[in-house]
Amino acid sequence: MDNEPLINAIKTVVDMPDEDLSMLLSCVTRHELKKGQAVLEVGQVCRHFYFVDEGYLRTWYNKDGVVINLNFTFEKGFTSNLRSFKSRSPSEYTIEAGEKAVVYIFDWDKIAAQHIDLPLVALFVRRVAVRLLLASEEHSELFKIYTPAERYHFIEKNNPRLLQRISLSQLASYIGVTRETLSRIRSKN
Amino acid sequence: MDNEPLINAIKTVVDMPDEDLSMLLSCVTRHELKKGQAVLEVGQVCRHFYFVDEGYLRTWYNKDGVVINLNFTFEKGFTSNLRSFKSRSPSEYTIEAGEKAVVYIFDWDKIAAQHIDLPLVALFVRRVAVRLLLASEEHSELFKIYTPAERYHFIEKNNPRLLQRISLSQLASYIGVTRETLSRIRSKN
DNA sequence: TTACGCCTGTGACAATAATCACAATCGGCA
DNA sequence: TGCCGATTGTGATTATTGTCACAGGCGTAA
Repeated sequence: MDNEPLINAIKTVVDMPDEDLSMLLSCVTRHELKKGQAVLEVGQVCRHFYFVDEGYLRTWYNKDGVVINLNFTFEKGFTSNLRSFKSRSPSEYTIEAGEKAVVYIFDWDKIAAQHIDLPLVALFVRRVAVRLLLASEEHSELFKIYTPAERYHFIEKNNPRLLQRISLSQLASYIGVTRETLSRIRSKN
Repeated sequence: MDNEPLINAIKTVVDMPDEDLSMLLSCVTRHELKKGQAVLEVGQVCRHFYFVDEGYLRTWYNKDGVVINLNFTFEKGFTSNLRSFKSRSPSEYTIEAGEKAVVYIFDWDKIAAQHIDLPLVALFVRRVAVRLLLASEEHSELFKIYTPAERYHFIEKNNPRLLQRISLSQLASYIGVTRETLSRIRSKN
């Protein structure tokens, strides 16, 4: 496997020597996804985590027939469903490509079975997990602390990529409002 | 130190032999708290995690003069501010006794310095951290997915202890509504 | 017992967001 | 170029929640 972005991202989390790196990479596979193609479906137990090389992954939830977006992961980002993985319970979320995408899939069980004795690999996996949880917590504090308009402006300021890449309709449920309300928030500068 | 609930709680997380346990317990201190007494103040960097033996701990922050409750931790529960700890940044939250309480305080840095070579102690600490993050994520998803009334009924079903121990006024901000709205939700069965 | 503080319930009204309906715009693609 | 479907903007109306005000209940302490 020869992928600079992936290797750079791993080394940013834990700067490991090539021997450890190649062991880790033996548990990773590359996948090209079409828009809408899922890496994790509702009802499956999550056994992987995902690195986005191109495109983006969208985590969403179906509430009474209405799609609610919980997360968007862009290039150089990791994502997963940690709760499903940790508790070995069926995922309530789907994780799928929001557009044509290239992702690397890390096999968590395979890493645990084969390389958990490698301290740097184990550290890498733990750090990714903690980062995912802290990121999820951060997004949720938007909801606890801010009003819908404040949430939009927070994202405008702190995560403008979202506004450039995600359609208003998709963004609305991520912010926790209807698309009409988001349109009106936006029209008021 | 002789405290059954604490030892049982530790062993429920990781069933370790007495040697490891006593090393871990050397980094724990017992504290009796009055109602309102804090274990972590806004602006401090969090260096501990907390086990509740009696009473409960309340995590809250001040938004424009209004108190917003983020968490209640009852007997046999652990809590902390992981973000502050992980990033060594000042806590935005206060963690204090919601009523007269007895808590055990784990010194995270001391454990890391003295006992991180003990695999079971290290495992214990990591598991507690992951559990705290998963619990926090779970509460967050209440906000992302449910309406205020649905949140109340979710708690009614999944965490009725909260309704028994926490006053309506305190619970309201935890659910993300005013106390008047919560009172009306409750009056509609 | 009474007085006081704290908590809860509720009415009236204002503010905010959802819902429904439809028009306008945009971007592929024949 | 012009069509078509998807997306966005916007008005009218309804539903929900917040804000303000005040009454009543409950426990504690003088």
